[in-house]
Amino acid sequence: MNAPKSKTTLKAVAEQLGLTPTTVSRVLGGKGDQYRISQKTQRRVRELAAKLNFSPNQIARGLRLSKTSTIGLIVPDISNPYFATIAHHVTAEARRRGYSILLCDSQEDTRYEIEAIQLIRSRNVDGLVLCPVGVSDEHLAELAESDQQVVLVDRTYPDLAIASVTSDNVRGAREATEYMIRRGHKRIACLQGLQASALNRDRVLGYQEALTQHGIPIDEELIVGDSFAQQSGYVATRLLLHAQAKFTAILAMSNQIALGALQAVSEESLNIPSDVSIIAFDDSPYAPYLATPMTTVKQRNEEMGQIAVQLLFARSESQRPFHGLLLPTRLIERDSVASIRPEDS
Amino acid sequence: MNAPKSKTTLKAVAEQLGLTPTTVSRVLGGKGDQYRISQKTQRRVRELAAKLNFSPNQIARGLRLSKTSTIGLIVPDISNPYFATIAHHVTAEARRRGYSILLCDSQEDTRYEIEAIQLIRSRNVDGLVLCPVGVSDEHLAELAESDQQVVLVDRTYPDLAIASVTSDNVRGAREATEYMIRRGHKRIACLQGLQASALNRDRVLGYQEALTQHGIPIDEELIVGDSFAQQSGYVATRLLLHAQAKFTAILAMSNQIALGALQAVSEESLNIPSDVSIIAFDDSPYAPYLATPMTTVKQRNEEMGQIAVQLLFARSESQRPFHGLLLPTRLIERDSVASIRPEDS
DNA sequence: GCGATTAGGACAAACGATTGTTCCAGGGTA
DNA sequence: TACCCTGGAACAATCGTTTGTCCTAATCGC
Repeated sequence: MNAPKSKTTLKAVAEQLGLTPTTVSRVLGGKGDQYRISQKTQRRVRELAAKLNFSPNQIARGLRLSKTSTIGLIVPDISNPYFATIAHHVTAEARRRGYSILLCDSQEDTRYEIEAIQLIRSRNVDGLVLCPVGVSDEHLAELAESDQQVVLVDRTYPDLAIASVTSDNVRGAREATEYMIRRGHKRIACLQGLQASALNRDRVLGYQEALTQHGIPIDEELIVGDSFAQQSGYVATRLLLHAQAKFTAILAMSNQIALGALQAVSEESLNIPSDVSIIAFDDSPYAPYLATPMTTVKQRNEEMGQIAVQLLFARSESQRPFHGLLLPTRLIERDSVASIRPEDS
Repeated sequence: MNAPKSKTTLKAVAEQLGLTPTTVSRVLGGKGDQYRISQKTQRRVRELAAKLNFSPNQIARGLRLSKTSTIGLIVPDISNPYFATIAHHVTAEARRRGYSILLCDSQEDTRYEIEAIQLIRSRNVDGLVLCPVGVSDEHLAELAESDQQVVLVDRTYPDLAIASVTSDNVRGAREATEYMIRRGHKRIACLQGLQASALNRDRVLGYQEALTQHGIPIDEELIVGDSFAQQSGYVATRLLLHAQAKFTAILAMSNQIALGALQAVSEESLNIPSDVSIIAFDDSPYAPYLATPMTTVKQRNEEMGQIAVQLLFARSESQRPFHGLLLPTRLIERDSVASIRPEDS
């Protein structure tokens, strides 16, 4: 019932008390004593403000202070659990600090990403957490040169002076690949994501490093796919299954790709891991309950969101750009990788 | 390189041209002809604006127009795929109309939800899409009486004059229950969500209706749990398995609850569906690939997000409050429900 | 040649909050 | 009495846009 038809303004409160907005603002801003507003007046102001359920218009406040207490968040696809988890922790950490989140979903499209950046900047956000789509980086170079506070999450651009927090993708992929190699796999297919992205390059690099290190030749025909989406994993796996190239294992570079692979494997009535082994990037709450519980490379995406916001504040408080924070991954061992006899490979 | 250190303002553009902000504003606002600004001037303005990469300060604009082109979105948990999907479609539909999203995650806590509503309102959003936690509704009554445009998603409050879009939960639950009954199940456990919520009441009601309609007595001991979270499903299932009450099937009222049930069943080394059958609300991309592909009640949550935004605009354009839009659910039949002999029940 | 249009923009207020400065009255001091 | 100080609060500018109104030439009609 206290919800007013038209929002209470500072002026309205002041008029009802026979004061000016100045005085009311100072009292509510906690500067009453500093400006020698009498205790009696302060009490009256606070009481009426509470009664009218007054809360200052953040738009006007933002204009005056050029500070909006808002953080922009751009993700390629908020319905992807991976990004949703990051978003969850970004919002939580932001709220803890009294900040709100302006969310944009770039729909995995760089054009929308550029649009979103402009949109968000024209709203004068105090900081920006960006999970780039990862195809092009010209717009990011512009961003780096601007005065906008930015932290990149999930994908990093070594050439740009932008703070970032990502998984140690090279190592994650290498460990997963080595795990398979130790179990006797030599023909390991790599279902990669967007080829242009640094994220993908790192994971593929880790994969290749592991192979090379164990004296296994890299077969380009086993490196397939070109998107982090389910569709890509599906198509790549089906093509692979019908191609000459034989393989005993799959390393899927994202949860969605893994889902696509699962779909293809299931349609071909193959069995995991007896027919084909698999490890996927990104853990999922469903992973333990799959037909074959899936071994995964778990990223610390909860922390990523949180850390991203922390970096934003670290940067804005002291001018200490903190570059490329790398988070370790963890291999969660389940049952989707078979041990095979060396001669099988 | 056009990214300015300090944002270009309307005044700056005007000064460089020897004009006033008025003129520049009118030209860029498309009202040049209407106010008889010469074509030459209009061209000059547009050229410089483009060159300086000018875009109006949305904060100032919002203040002047008392319209922020922003929609508030409050969800209980953005990392839950169900809400993440809704959010995805809300943002997409909003973007299509030139609106941005201010996101809040209430963390399934009514206190945070109330905070979020205040926060969002103090930012003068033009509309609010709210997925309520569902415990209390006093704050929603206040909201209903205010001039704030609101659409409720996922949970509805029949007593309140607020537009909403939800699944036909009664029918969804009834159909799922009937499906099990047709397969010979009579002792069906109901893993409910938050008891206080209308959402849960509806689903439980549908469950009970189906039983009653088929002459099966309702056993209160089979209706367990009190949260939509995984933990609740887990605990409820374990307790149920160790209790006297025998049952052959489970109806889980959310994806998270189902996950908890899966966990419990797995820990008890039981088999789905031979030991226990299960149907879960909310479909998941993983559902087909589970140890036993799971039969689910699929909600049209993609459309929910989209429709929510559409309702918001329908309401704000013509004063036609559209009440309680109900979306049908669909039973996706997989393998998690066994047909049992009547005497087993 | 004189008033009336018209073209082309400028002026100034307003949105709501914040803040550096100023104003006023009363009390104490010299 | 003249002066200063201090408590208490008001004044007014400002953030960047938008918009109703007003101003000033030049042009037109007759």
